[in-house]
Order: sequence, then C-alpha cells, then structure tokens
Amino acid sequence: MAMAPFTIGKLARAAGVGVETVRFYEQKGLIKKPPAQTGFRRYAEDDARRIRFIKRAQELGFTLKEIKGLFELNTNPRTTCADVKRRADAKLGEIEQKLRDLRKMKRSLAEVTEACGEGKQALKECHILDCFESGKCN
Amino acid sequence: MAMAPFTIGKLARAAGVGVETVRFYEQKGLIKKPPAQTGFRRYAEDDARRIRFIKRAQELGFTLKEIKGLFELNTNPRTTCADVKRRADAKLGEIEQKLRDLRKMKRSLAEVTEACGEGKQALKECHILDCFESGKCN
DNA sequence: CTTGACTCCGTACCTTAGTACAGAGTGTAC
DNA sequence: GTACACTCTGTACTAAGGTACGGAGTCAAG
Repeated sequence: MAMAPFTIGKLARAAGVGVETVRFYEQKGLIKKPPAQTGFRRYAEDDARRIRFIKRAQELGFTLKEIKGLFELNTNPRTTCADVKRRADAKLGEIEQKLRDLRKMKRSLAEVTEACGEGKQALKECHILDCFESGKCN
Repeated sequence: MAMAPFTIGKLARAAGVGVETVRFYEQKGLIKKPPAQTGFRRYAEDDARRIRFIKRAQELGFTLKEIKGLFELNTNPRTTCADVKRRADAKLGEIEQKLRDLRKMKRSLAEVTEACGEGKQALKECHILDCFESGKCN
C-alpha cells in the first residue's frame, strides 16, 4: 500500500517518542507489527500520525486501552455497522461530557484572570472547586 | 471555620474513593492534614468537593501535580496577583487547546455515526487519525 | 571489510496513582 | 466493660505507561 521509508528510529523521531515506545505500542496492539522482510521493522507516514494521535488522546484523558478501542472503530472489519455506531456514540457521549466539564473549568479559571486583570487582588476564593458541582458554574 | 462532621471513612464514601486514597492525597499535599484534636482526622463537606474535583480533573487529562498547581492558584497567599494571573492564563491556554482537540475528535467520530445512521456501511476509513493534524478536520 | 550507527529481543527498572495489609489504638453501643 | 467498627502509621504490592540496558546481529559509507 504505502511505501515504508521509516526505520523504527526515524519513525520515533518523526512522532516525538523513543524507539522503545514504538515497540511498546506494537506489543499493546496499538500499531501493527509491520511485515519484516528484512528482520527490521519498516513504517510509513501513517504510523507517525497514529503515534501522534495516541499521545494527544492520552493528554485528553484517554487510556491506551480506550485509544485502542477508538482505533478498532476503524480497522475491525468483522464488527457490524450498528455495533460501530453504538461504540462511537458511547465515545461521543464521553467526549461531550469532557467538553462540558472543561468549559466549566475554563469559566472558573477565567474568573481568576479577569479579577487580576482589573487590578484587583487575586480572588481569595476562586470557585474552581464548585465547577463540577451540579447547578453551579453554568 | 466549617464544622468537620466527617471521619475519613465518611469522607471517602462521600467522595467515592477509598480511605487510603484520602491519605495518599494528603501525603501529596492535595488536601490539607486536618488539625487532629483527637488523633483522628476530621473533614468538612469542602474536602469531599475537593476530592471529587481531583477525580474529574484527572479524567480530563490533568496529573495530580497539575491539579495541585490549580489549587495553589487558590490557596497560596504568598504569590502575587500577576503571578496568579500568569499561571491561570497558562492553564487556560492548555484547556482551550484541549477543547479544540476534543471538538475535532468529536467531529471525526460524529462522521462515523452519521454514516451508520444513514444506513450505509460503516466508513472504511474514519478520519480520526487526521483529526489533530494541521489544517484537517476543522 | 571494517567501523559506527542502527536494529533485534528480552529483562529489568522507573514513575504515577493508587490498593492492600499488619499490628496497634480508639470510640461507642449495647 | 467489652465487642466491633473504625482509625492510626507504616510498609509492601499492584497496574499503567513507559525507559534503560545488555548482548548480539545488520547495514551502509568509506
């Protein structure tokens, strides 16, 4: 399909991780073991994208296991369309909840910086703790 | 200040964690060691809120260290207002980037479920991998 | 055809974030 | 006033997600 110009070291550099991490992800089933004609792994640009996606998804609070689940929406041809939809919908729900909570957090923090910006003292009591409590901060 | 009606066990139950977790957070400086008149820790409702905040912030991709940093915006009286603002702004920037990326992820996943909803086959190739790449998926 | 950078696999080690005891003390309800 | 549930400190263990290392093989430039 795609030519595979990357050795594991080049891939790792392109993706901003160590070679050990690439092998670790392979072992966890997050990236495929490339068919090794030579005994050496060879990768394509897609694999670098895949790894960058993994790193960013982790920063957004997804575990490797969950990220693997996201990939399987893509690549598993045995699952039915309804099944894929069900799983994607569930993930969408999680993401929407994350979005809501991050927006609340953002509003709480914005309060702090606004108070400072007006030359006031920092808020003695920022309301960040309230920000996920029901009915508040919305 | 606030009466402290919770033993550690009640606090843990109220916050949905184990007592060991409460002590662990105390040791990490995430919750204050309450003045123990009796040798037993006593807590107020606020501490339960604090723990619930910690758990949710973790799910949004913040480490305990970062969460501690958020709390210090609140509680550290030695820092100047400008300092607080600088740190809060930095956190705001991170949060905004997370919001942007989560929205991209959401759009990619929504594509999948929409294709399914229209009775089509599942997408052969969902674009989730592209979703953090520059210029795509926006 | 050798030298240096790279790869292989396997094992051991590390950090973060808990979780699980062990052994001793406490507080309260009956 | 004694069970029993709870708390204390401390140490050890676990799981996730890597990171480092040893010893051996390989490829490509000079």
